[in-house]
Amino acid sequence: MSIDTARHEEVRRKLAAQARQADPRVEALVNEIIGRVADKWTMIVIDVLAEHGELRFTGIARRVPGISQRMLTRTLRQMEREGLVQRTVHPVVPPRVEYRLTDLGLGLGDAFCGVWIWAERNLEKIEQARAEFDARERGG
Amino acid sequence: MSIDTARHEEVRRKLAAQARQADPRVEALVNEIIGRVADKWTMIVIDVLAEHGELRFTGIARRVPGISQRMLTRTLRQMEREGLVQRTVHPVVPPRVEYRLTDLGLGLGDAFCGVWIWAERNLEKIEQARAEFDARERGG
DNA sequence: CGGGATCCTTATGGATACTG
DNA sequence: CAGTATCCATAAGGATCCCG
Repeated sequence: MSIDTARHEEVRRKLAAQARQADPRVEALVNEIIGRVADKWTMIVIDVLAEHGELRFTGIARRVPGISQRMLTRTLRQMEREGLVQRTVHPVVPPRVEYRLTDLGLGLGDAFCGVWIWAERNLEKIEQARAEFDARERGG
Repeated sequence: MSIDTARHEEVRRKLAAQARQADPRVEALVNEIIGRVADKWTMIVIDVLAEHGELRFTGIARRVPGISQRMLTRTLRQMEREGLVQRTVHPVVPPRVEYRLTDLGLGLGDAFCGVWIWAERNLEKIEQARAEFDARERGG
């Protein structure tokens, strides 16, 4: 193990210990949050809202290709429930509903930046690992 | 908006732009990775392996309460396929199989530390937001 | 326009039994 | 010990229709 790797791991241990510190509620919340964020749409919605600041329902739908309006509604409701987005209804006809990230939602986006950067940096390693694994499986 | 919030957002935008930069493959990979990590067990397994360095199948199972052996097998196989863990089979009886995180897996754990810290810091805000939302819903 | 309600298909995951 | 194989319950998610 290189010195770099050793230091890397030391830092990681500290961070992990700090984050987990004997609080099962945090563990549960992290799992919920990750579960939510990983529900395939939430992260994308956070991303879109972070980029554009404030959008209407249809505006979000247009920028999240493939999402059904049912899923968009549900996603936004859950995000609203957890305080990640603020939903503003303008009482006009036709209805006008604006969504924007709260500071909490923005913060969650920030927190996931590390994951994005990691993914970008390790994209090829993962694809290579997959290819090697699949080759091994087919071979033996 | 406070100066702090403004700077915060500026940083965030830069990071997001850097992470996403016109590469749809990264976007797809992030979704896959988040999806994987969010599959309820992967993150916990990463955590356990990061803490203990190297463990056998049963050792992991013991430290991940509630996981079925089916799910543990599947989780470890997928992690292996993506190069997150290394699986070492010692040809003895009874079989002895050791699992440990690769540098890639360790890095992914690091990347998610930000999310853990965020969750820890915002635990109460989220619970409060949920309570308020639910109260609003029930009320009208 | 911004949803709610319903139906239906698929994916996920637990329990259990068996094996080299 | 470290899995594999099978079965089954539930949940996620898409398609569609309807409404204020």
